[in-house]
Amino acid sequence: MFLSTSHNKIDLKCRVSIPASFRMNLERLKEPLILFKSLQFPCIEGTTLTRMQRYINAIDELDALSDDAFLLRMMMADSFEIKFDINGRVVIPDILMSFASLTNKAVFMGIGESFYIWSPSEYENQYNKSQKILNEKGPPKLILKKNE
Amino acid sequence: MFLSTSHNKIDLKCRVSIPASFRMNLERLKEPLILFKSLQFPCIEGTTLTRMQRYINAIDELDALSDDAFLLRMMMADSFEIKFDINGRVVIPDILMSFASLTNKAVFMGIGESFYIWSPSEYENQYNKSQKILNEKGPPKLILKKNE
DNA sequence: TTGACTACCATAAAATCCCATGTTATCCCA
DNA sequence: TGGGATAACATGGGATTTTATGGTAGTCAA
Repeated sequence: MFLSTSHNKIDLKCRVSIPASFRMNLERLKEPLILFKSLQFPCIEGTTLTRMQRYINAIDELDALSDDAFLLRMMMADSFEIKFDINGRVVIPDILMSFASLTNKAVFMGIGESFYIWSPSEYENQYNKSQKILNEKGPPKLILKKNE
Repeated sequence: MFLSTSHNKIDLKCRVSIPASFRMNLERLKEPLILFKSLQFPCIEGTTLTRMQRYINAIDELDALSDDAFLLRMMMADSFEIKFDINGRVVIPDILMSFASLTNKAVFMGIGESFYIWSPSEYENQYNKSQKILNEKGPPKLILKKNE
């Protein structure tokens, strides 16, 4: 599971350390890391290859001419399998750097099955937005299921 | 798995480098590369021989005398098994060059089981189209599903 | 013999690997 | 519980390898 938030530096080669806990999660699962453009936010989403594989398999199940299939294909095109260097760093592809408006700092935000990489300013925007919703509408109703 | 997008140059001999990650995918699978006319778009589709076989089998499922079967056979007739040179380049057949309106640049777009080769301007069209659909209709429903 | 195709060589640019270092977190014992 | 020792982590920089791409020589067929 990807949990917690941390701020890391992006160097001139677009390298950034993935938080150790995220790396350990991937190692434990023996999963390669995939980075891709979030479909909902101006940020990068990180997840496992297996999870990405499920999207790919789903394409064949859909009507090949449908909008959904089209969007999923475009999503694959903006996905990258990422390798770690010996110190646990990755290089963020240019396409993703500019999509998420990243320059020299990245905010890593674990959200369970995957994680987001935000630019600090966008992260702040989203954070403020969430606080505002919380103040106006109160906490969301949650129904917790037991683990099977 | 074919993922990510990259822009490569096509030289005067119609040679072009296949992105290294795509080549490695083919090598890992020990699969030859097949290039053919996309059935949906004005672009070239690249895939493995095994997957091409599945397309062909699908044609056999259709009414052999139908217009659909006829069209599919005509498209499949312009399929080529492609060899790499020592540097990972291929020669794009003339028929495919003109079908996809390729001149001196190619955009390689990985979509999981296969990949597309676009002319830069057509690629841009498709990308813009996808952004428009995304804005109007939101992300594909599938994305919102939880892993089991 | 010419033209097209193929195989191979050369090179610049880019990506990757790995060592070094300061900083933070963790451990362990007094 | 405090504080020093130790390990883990984040980050900088340089060496090395890979990649993309231009070019040339050899081969085969018309």
